[in-house]
Amino acid sequence: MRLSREQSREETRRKLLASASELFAERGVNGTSIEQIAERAGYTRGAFYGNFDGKHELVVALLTRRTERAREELAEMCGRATSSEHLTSLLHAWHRDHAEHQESWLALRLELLLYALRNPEIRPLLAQRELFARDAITEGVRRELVRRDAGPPADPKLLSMIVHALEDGLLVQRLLTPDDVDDRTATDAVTLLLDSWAALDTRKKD
Amino acid sequence: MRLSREQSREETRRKLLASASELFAERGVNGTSIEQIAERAGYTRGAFYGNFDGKHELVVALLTRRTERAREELAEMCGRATSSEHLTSLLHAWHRDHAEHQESWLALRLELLLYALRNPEIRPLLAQRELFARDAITEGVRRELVRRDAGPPADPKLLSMIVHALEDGLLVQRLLTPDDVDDRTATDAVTLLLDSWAALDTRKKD
DNA sequence: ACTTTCAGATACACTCCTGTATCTGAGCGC
DNA sequence: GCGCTCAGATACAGGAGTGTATCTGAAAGT
Repeated sequence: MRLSREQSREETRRKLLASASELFAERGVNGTSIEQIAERAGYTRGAFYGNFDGKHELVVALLTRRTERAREELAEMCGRATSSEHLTSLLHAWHRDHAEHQESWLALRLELLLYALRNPEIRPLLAQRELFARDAITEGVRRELVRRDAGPPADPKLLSMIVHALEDGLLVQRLLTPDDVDDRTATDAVTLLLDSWAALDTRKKD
Repeated sequence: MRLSREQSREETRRKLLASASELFAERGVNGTSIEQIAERAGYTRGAFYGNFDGKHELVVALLTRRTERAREELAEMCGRATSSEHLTSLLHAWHRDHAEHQESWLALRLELLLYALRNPEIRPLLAQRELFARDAITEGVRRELVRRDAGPPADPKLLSMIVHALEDGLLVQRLLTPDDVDDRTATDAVTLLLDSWAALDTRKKD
């Protein structure tokens, strides 16, 4: 099967981006040369510079694609879920997918975070991804609280941000002390938060 | 005041380490050359190689020093605190100190995390620091729960790990969406967790 | 089928980094 | 004070990465 010219162009960009995310996870953004990226994708440096202005534009493209992908996946999950349990199980499956490649996934996340830390202009791009994740959590939490007859949370954005931060922080702790964190720890901790939040809401209503 | 030879040697290592941690935070471990480290410390590359075998040994030394420092500071705080409030306020002050240089502190932490991610043999060194931090939290939480007449927590290690993970995760969320996280968010979230934990313990006892 | 076009390859000139090998001069013992 | 020692400086050889300028060959258009 032959590819048309513009199909081929898209294909090249796609391969280069895939190769770059692998290498960024393995060796870091700064530790990866353009040559290595091109080589793993099956091209030469010339092809790279024909498709990207340089490493910076590549990172921005990578970030954009990741954000867009997360948006689609999460929105699709929220739409597909028929019940609270279904949605939470979907969200957990999503997390578990990441957990499979755990270390390299965490590595890429940290690399991109550091990149955003040093290039403030692209922070909104990364922040957007967090917001999508939090939104999905908001939806899951909302349904869960309703199921418990606890009513909708008082401040859903804040709660989902906290839940998200907790899950994220646990990934790091798991890397450093794997014995202290297992798959259940995250769900247990989140349940704990929800219990407390529900109680708080009840109290407020009184 | 003249320095003796071995004083001078220690001094040089100290300056190089300080210079390195600044530069690692600014540009990353991979993005910093030995020359830049030596230069900022006021030396040349020759001096660096006289004191360290290479970048790897430098990072290990840096990690060791940081861990040791955290241990001392935290232990000293636990010993000095006279009450639950005192200890929690001390712990918060400690965190606030970091928050002042926030971004560069977070950058260095993430850099070292990534370094440990790619060099598994040094993970225990970084993990040790986390354990010290968690221990301090354990102590604070224990006193707080006692003060509330809630009795000691059922699983203090787990709770402090969760609290620590939450605080850590909030730092990242704060970087990306500063408007959603302020100084109080962390304390509020932790209070929430403690409430819930205390309730859980009470329930277990019934 | 001849030409145009453009994706990707090749080649080059340049900068930066590394690690070692050698030099220098200030502290210290005698 | 004289010479030894060692911290730190200087010099060098080599490797790797960057970005651009130029080349090539296969689609696409007529």
